[in-house]
Amino acid sequence: MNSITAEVYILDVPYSADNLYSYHVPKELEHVRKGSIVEVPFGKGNRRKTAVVFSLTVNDGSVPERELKYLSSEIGNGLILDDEMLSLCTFLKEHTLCTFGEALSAVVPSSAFGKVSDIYEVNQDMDDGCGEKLTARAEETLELCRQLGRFTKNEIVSASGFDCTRYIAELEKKGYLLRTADIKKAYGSVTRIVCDLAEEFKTSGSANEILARSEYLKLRGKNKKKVFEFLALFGESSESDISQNTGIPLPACRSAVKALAGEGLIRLDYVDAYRDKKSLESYLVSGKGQKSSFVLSESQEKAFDALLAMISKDGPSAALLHGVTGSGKTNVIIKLIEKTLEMGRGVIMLVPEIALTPQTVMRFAGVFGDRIALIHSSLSQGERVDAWRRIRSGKADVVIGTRSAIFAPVKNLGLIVIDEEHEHTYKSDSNPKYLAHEVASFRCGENGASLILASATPSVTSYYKAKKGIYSLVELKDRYGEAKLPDVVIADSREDIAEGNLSPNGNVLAEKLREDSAKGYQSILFLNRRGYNNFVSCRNCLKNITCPNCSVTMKYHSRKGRSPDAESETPYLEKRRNDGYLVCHMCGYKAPVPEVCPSCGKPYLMFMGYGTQKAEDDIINEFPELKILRMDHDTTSLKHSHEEILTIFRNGEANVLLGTQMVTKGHDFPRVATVGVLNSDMLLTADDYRASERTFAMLTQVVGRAGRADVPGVAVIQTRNPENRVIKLAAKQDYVTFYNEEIKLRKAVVLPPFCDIAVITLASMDEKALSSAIDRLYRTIIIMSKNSFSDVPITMFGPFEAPVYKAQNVYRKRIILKCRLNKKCRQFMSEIILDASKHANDYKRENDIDRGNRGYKSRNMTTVNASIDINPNNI
DNA sequence: AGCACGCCGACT
DNA sequence: GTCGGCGTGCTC
Repeated sequence: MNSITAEVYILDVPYSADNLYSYHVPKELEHVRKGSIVEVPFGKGNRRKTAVVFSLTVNDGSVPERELKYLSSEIGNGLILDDEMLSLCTFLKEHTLCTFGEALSAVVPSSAFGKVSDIYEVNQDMDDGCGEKLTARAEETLELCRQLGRFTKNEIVSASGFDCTRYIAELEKKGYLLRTADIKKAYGSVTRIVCDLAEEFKTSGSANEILARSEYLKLRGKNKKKVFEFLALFGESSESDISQNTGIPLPACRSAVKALAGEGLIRLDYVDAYRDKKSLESYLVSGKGQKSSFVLSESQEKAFDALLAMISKDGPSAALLHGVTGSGKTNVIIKLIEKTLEMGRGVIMLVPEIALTPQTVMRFAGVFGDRIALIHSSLSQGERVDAWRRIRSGKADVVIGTRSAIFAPVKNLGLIVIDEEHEHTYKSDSNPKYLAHEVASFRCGENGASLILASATPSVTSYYKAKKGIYSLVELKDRYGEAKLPDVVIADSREDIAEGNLSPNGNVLAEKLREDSAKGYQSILFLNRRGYNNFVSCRNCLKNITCPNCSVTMKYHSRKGRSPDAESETPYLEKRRNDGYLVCHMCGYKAPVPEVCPSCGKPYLMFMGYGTQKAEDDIINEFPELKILRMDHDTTSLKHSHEEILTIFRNGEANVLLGTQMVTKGHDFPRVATVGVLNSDMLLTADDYRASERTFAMLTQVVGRAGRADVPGVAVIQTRNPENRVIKLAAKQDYVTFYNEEIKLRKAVVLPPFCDIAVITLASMDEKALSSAIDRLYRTIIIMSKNSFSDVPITMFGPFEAPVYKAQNVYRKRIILKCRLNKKCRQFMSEIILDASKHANDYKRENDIDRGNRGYKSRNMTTVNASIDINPNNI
C-alpha cells in the first residue's frame, strides 16, 4: 500500500531545531498539498505546533518506512503558499540565518492563517474524590488552574510564582487537566490613550508646587498617586510610557488612569495608534488633480529609453538610475511602470517611508488609481491581509510600500523599483535581517523581472556594482525645468563662537531667517538630534549622568511650553530642574534632574550639547516674531502626525520648520528659500564606516530641498570643519568625485564592497556569563576556521563590547568577521551561531560557585542569547 | 527554545 | 515522602 509522507517546517522553533521533519499523511488529510498549513504533534509531550508542508513524497514500499507521527489537521483557512513564497523563505533562511518560521512571518502576513497552540482546561468530569491523590503543591496548582479557567502554559507559569510545569504535566496525566487546541485570530485596530494633567494644574507652576496641592495630597490609592506624580513631573505621556516608568502593570495602570480621569484630575485623549496612516482612498482623492500625462525632458527621455530597452528584454536585469536631486527621476519611473503594465506585468515600488513621502505616493495614486496597493508598517493586521489578498488576486498590480512590500505576492512580477536606494531603512534589523535589494535581485531572477535602483546619492556598494557592470548605469545629470542648484554657503561656526554667539544657529543663518520672514518666504532647519541638552555633566568630578538600565547618557528634555534658556531670576540649576527632566533615548526611562551630582554629591551640574528642543528655544528667544514648527520624535509620537505638521507648514502658518531627519525627506515646499544644517559635525562623528557616505547623502538631500520652485534657494551648512572633503563635495553635489575618493579608502582597508561583514552578538543580563561565553566562542571560531572551514577566508575582530554595552539591563558583546559571502561561508556562519547557542550557557557548569538565593527564574538571569547580522546597518 | 526525565540534597 | 534545583538530551 502506498503511503504519503509530508516534510514540514515547524513554526516557532529555535534555529537549532529548525529542520525539515517528516510526518505520515493520514487518509483524511490526503488533500494537503505543498504549501498547506497544518497542525502537527511535536516533541515528547506532543505539543501542538503550526507547520508548513514543504514537500510531499509517495512511498511505494521500496524503502522501509520509518516510525513517524501523523499530521493532525489542516488549519490554513484554505491558504496554500505558492512555490515562490516557499523559495523566498528558503532564501531568507539561508541568507540571513533565521528560522523558516521567521522568514515566513515576513513573506506572508501573520494573520493570513491561524496558528495553533495548546490551551489547558480543568476537566469538569473529574469532580472531587475520584482521581488519584495529589501532593500539596499539585493541589495548589490545581486550585490555580480552577481560578484561571482556560489558560496557556505561559499564563499559569507567570501567575504561579513557582515552577508549576511539572505539576501541570502530572495533573494532565492523572486526568485533572485537559489540553485542547486554541487557534489565534487576527486582531483589529488599536487606540492608544494619551494622558495629561487637567488644565487647572498645568498653570500652577513647578512639579513640586502641583504635588503640594490638596488634590494630590488627598488622593487615595498608591497607583493613582504614582500616575499623578508621574504626569506632574514629566507631562503628557502615553499610558504604556507611564506603565513602563512607574512599574505599574498596564491593566492596573489603565484602571488608575480611568479613576483619575473620572475625578477630573487628568485629561485623556484617545489617539489612533496608526494615525500616520493615510488611506489609499484619501491618496486617490488628493491625487486626482495630478497630471497623468506629462512630457519628459530630453535627458529624462534618454534615461527612459535606456531603461525601457532593458525591461523589454527577456530575463532578469538590473540598473542603477543615478539622477541629481530635482532631476525628475519620478517622471521616468512612472513612464516605465506604465510600460510594464502594458506588457501585462506587475510592479513593486519601494519607498523609504510612506508617512514622510506623501507627495510621491499622491503622484502615483493620481496616475495608477485603484490598481495600487499600499503596504507599510502602520497598517493594521486586517488591512495588511486585505492588501495582500488584493495583490494576490491580481486586483492590484502596482504595489507601493516600505521594505516589507518587497515580498508582495504580485502576479507576473515584471519590475521592482527601489527609490532612494541608499536609505538605511531597506535593511531589516530584526529577524529576518534582510536587505530589500537582495530579496529584490532574487525575485527578479525567479521571475525574469527587472530591478531599478534609483538615487541621487547611491550607496557606495550599489555604485560599485554599476561600475563593475553588474548593474547598468543610467544617469540623469540635469535638473528638471527651470530649477537650479541652490547656492550653498558653508558657515564656519568657530567664527560664531569666537564672537560669543553660542546659539545653534550662527550669524549667517540668523540673517537668512530674518530675510526669509521679511520676504514672506519660509525656512527649514535640520538638526540630527532630539531633546534639549544631550548630556548632563558634573564640573567637579567630570562624570556624566547615565541611565541606570543602559550605558548611555541621559538626555535633558524641556517640558512643554517651558524655556530653560530664557532670562530668569531663578538660579541656573533650579530653572533647569523646573523646566525639564531627564530621559534615556535607549529605554525610555525618565527621571527628574537631581539637585546634586549622583556620583560626587556636588551641585555643579552643567547641561551640554544641544538638540532640536534647545534650537527651538533659542530661536524663540532670539526671534520672538517668528513662528516655529518643530518636527521630531517628541512632537510626532504622542498625538500629532507628520502629515499634520507638514500641512500646517505647507499652508504657510509658520516661518520655520525645524527638525530631525524627517524634515529632509522628499516633500516640496514652494515657499522655502533657505535650508540650514545646524550642526553637520554631528553627522561626521558616527563611528560606522559608512559615516562619510551617510553624511554626503544627508547633506545632498538637505541642500536639494532648497531652490525647487521660483524662489531663489540658499543652503547653509554650519560646521566647525569647513575644510572637510565630504562637506565640500556635498555642497557641490559632486557625487562622482566623492565616490572615487571613498572607494579608494574602502579598498585600501578592505571594507564593503570589497568584503562582507558579519556581526555576531551575545547578550546576557549576567556580565560574567557573557564574557565567558564570548571568549569560548572566539576560541571555537579559530578552531573551526582551522579545521572544517579552512577554505573560508575570514578575518576576526574582537570580542568587543557592543557600541551601547548595556541596554535595558542586558549586556552585549560581539565578534566581527570580515568574510566573502558564499554558500560555504554562510554554512560556516550557521555553524558558529549553532555552536554559540548550544554552548552559550556553559559558564554555569564551569563556574558553579555562588549559587546563593537567586530563587526561581534565576535561569533567565544568566542565560546567554546569540544572534548574527550580516552586513548590518550599524557597526 | 521548551520539555520530560532523572538525580540529588534539604527539609520535616 | 515531598519539594525544588539543576543537568542532559531531543524534537519526525
